Amino acid sequence: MSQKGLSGFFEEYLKKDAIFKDKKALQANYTPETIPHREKQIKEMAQILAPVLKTEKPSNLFLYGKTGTGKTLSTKYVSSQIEEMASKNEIPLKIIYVNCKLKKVADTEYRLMAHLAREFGKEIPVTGLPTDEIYNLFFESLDISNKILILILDEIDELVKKTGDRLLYNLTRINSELKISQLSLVGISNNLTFSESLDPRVKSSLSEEELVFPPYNAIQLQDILNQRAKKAFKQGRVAEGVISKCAAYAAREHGDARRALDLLRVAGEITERNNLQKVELDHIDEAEKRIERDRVLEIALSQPKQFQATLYSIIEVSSQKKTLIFAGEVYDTYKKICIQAGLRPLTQRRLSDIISELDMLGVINAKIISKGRYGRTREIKLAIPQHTQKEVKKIIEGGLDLS
DNA sequence: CGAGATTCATGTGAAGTATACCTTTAGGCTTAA
DNA sequence: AAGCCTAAAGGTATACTTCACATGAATCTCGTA
Repeated sequence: MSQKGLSGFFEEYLKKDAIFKDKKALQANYTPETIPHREKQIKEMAQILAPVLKTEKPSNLFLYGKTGTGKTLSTKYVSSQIEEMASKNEIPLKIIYVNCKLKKVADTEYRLMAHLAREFGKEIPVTGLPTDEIYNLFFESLDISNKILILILDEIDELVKKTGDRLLYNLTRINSELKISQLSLVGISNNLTFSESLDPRVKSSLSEEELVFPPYNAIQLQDILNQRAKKAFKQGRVAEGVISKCAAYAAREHGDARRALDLLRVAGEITERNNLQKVELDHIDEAEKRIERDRVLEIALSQPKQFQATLYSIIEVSSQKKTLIFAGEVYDTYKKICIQAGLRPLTQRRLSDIISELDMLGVINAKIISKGRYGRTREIKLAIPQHTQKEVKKIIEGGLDLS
């Protein structure tokens, strides 16, 4: 597009009457005033946490539910309300929300504690200090702050799976060491059987209270979508049946509301980009593809080099062999790729772990199988649609500087 | 023919190593009295 | 003598390697019917 044409394009863009009224209403971090079908959980959560308003320590709380069942949203809603009330009445309260899954932020014991201490304004180096020291720094500043702290740990199951439950044990115990301040834990887990794997002591003190978030059904999803769509779109810009189709798609995947909202938002964006007046049914299918594509590309792009090389090898091998592929083959190809890219190849042991992590990320499906006489291995299958594979490959080629 | 032993290719846990970063400490140099 | 800077020493977290052992069904072996 020429320079002149561009200014014309922008003018055109501004003149065009948008189909969105307030697109934020469909974004993941948006908190509506009311959260349909979670009234019960929200009320209970409020009851459990309310004692802070009398400067008493609330019970520790544990939330279960699959992704997109409103755990995070409800928690944020309740905590913002409490915060507001607390500041109005000058109650010394602090709420910290941490997502334990974020790489390089809170995915190890050290990093989580460092993150918390930083919340209290401490300068903590990335590495080098003993973890105990970080605990002390955190306790100290918490105690000095003279506040009740509600610590919300999202996706806590991921963290415990990786680093064990010592962290939780320490956190549940620190109240006895604090003189002035108090700490309540709110754990959020996607895994329903998570607490089974905990040390009994941790389990009993962490789950003083428990709340379960069941999946939404299609009708509830429709309610949610309708509520948000009314805010987000201008009148009459969504074709008949679009909402229910989004709901149906998401209900198919264990009632994931986030997914439903994403679908609707992306469908809207597609409509807008194509200069169309109405969001039609077809746009949802297109949106579904695009969401999946974006997710995969995002993951591929954000991984460390070794992970990229591994993923690349998997794509490479599986495009040559139409059948299922095995870890050994991937390793052989991976070694070649490394040489091409000027990377020092990692050991098979490490690659095995990397493959597991890629599995966790959902870009591949790996299953351990025994081929009897012919040994034992992982059977790997790509979870990326064909056309996206090529894009992923290209991205990695760029990043890895392969020819 | 079938039960049990064998086998293969790799999964997996534990312990060790390299690297990058941290604090503490001791020595050397500078400065000011 | 006091103060400041620097480098070495001693410590840690993390990512990775090394070593050794675990796995589990297809295949083999061998006793038995």
